[in-house]
Amino acid sequence: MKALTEEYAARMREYLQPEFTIDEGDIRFSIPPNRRYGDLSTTLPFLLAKRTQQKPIEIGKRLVSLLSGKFLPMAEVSLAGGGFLNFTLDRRCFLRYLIDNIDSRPGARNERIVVEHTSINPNKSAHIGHLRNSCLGDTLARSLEYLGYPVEVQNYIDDTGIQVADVVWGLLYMLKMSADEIRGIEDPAALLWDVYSRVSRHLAEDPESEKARNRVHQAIEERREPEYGVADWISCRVLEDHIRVMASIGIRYNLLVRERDIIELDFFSRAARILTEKGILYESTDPEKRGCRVIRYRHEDLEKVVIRSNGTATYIAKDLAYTFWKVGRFKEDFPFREFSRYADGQVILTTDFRGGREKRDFGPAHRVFNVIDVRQSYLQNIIAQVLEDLEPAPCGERPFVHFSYEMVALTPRCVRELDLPLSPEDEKKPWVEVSGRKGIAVKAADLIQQLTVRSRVEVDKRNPDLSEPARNAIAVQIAVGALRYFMIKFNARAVIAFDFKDALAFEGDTGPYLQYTLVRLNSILRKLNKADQAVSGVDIDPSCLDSGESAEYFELLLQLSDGDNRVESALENQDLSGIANHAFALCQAFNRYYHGYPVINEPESSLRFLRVQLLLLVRERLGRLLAIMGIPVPERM
RNA sequence: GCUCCCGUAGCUCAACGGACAGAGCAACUGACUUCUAAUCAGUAGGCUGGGGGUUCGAGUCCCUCCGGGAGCGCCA
Repeated sequence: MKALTEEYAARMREYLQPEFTIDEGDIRFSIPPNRRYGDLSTTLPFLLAKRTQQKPIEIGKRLVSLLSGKFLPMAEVSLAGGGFLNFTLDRRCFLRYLIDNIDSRPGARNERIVVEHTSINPNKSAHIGHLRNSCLGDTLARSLEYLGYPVEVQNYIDDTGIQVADVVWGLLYMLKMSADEIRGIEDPAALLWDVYSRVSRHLAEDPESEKARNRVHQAIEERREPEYGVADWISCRVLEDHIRVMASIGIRYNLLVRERDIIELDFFSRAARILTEKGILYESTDPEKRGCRVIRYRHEDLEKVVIRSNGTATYIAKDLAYTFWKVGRFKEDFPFREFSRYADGQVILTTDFRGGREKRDFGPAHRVFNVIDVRQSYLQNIIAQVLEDLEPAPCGERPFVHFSYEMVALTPRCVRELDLPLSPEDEKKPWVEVSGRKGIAVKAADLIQQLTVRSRVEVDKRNPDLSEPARNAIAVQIAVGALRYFMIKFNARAVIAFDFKDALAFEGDTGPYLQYTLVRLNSILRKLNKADQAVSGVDIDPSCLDSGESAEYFELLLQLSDGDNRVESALENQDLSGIANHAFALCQAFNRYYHGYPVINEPESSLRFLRVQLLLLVRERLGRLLAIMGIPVPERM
């Protein structure tokens, strides 16, 4: 459909150009709310009316007379609603067009894209807040891949930060464990979940232990034992846990970038040199920032300290260095090595300063997407500004995108259900922010487990004949579908106030609803004769449909043909919920149709044939949407 | 104080500045001897937080007020 509307826009410009000035982006098509207005609509008459100071209806009439008959036999133009220019598609031509192009996908592009997501501090288990990040990031990466871009997914590992130091201090000095004992811990991520919140409370109350923690932090940075070895062991084990949990819901990484390596290779000094040369990084004249090197953030007219008066770098420094490396501003590259492999053999690379021979098979990025929650906007905006200053982008195309989303919070009821402490001031709030530090969160693995158990109950009810492993496999797929759909169905700018009631639902606007739709559809196609599916050489004539069915049939065709547009605009708007909403609407329309019109049991072969064509089209387009969202499709459910 | 985001049905959310504001949940009424009822059909539910403006057209843009959230450190 996108190819079709682009062609129509180009031809309209050609036909109208002698009389009107029309720019490239002026003609945009949408599907009108009601079929009596036509099938594709543009508001061009309104636009031209504004420019020429004429009445929309008059301009519209002129356009119709210029375009009338020019798009036959596929479409005819008309005017409605005071100035909408509408195209009515010929049912037969449109169906043929869709069937002939059923396999066509967006073409390959050259622009390399790096998507950074997940980036969890490797000092405790992942929680629901992290799941939102990873589900959005993974769906973003899949969308970009679908649209033809080469994509590399990076996961940033802050293995030398204060958060890792917190738990290292906790294990070595609060719990007084030896390095060997620590290496014997069976499930470090889960154990550290509690250790981390205990340490946080302890440090808040006792300034002396905070100093001790700072000494641990320094020891890690200077690679002294036992702190460094313990920190390294912990961050690797916890990272492995995160990777395992994410893999269980279909989320993968190509490259792990470790902060340790950025520090070891001194990438920040290189970045600082470039920034100083360009005058972006400079010494502040503000008496309060005497001796500090700063970057001016113009939007709020602030100076952000990047290098402290004592010469050390602040938090934003490593982000700048990392970003510079992503877009290829350094001659030097990281050494890489294999970190691990997924079950099917796909390699996860990691940076490693100690050297390694691996060369990574991906060049510097043309565009960078950082999937980071909205609370980091301030720093991310500064980085975006710096990159723009270094290399002004051609209009509109930003090389650096902060793919921002709101946090996940818990409803007070949910906090009580989890038996977590709730302070009096939190009690009054509409929601409570999740916090690994405070231990107020739902662990990702626990949520996945709960979803699996619940879906298993439903699977068992419906499929008593299947083996236990088969039922379990289906339950897992449904749990993944429910979770991933839940995480992207909301507008990225909205806070998700998490509640088990909504998250554990399998009916209505949920992932399992989409899965169920496709499962049933596949089941029909499996049971059909091969002859019913053949297309080539057969005349397709939808005129045998009665008017009620015809209306629903073409409603579905229009809807399913709009998928690629929806994926593209989801990226433009930086809001992936549009993909979920579109898939849901398509399923609703299909289920309604399915209920009213039999396929296998339809005795009239021409009718049966047309309905099968619709199933094939829906399967193809809906299948793509589910793949983009990472929602698996079970054989049965 | 400054910057950004949000306010739509009882609840959770949709609606590139476009045609009559739509779904899901909850409630109520129906449809399984049927291609899978994790489904479908129907009923009920709205001054899109208030007030101004811009426009052929505003839930959407601008101003203002009210209510909620986040960010603004020589922390990370």
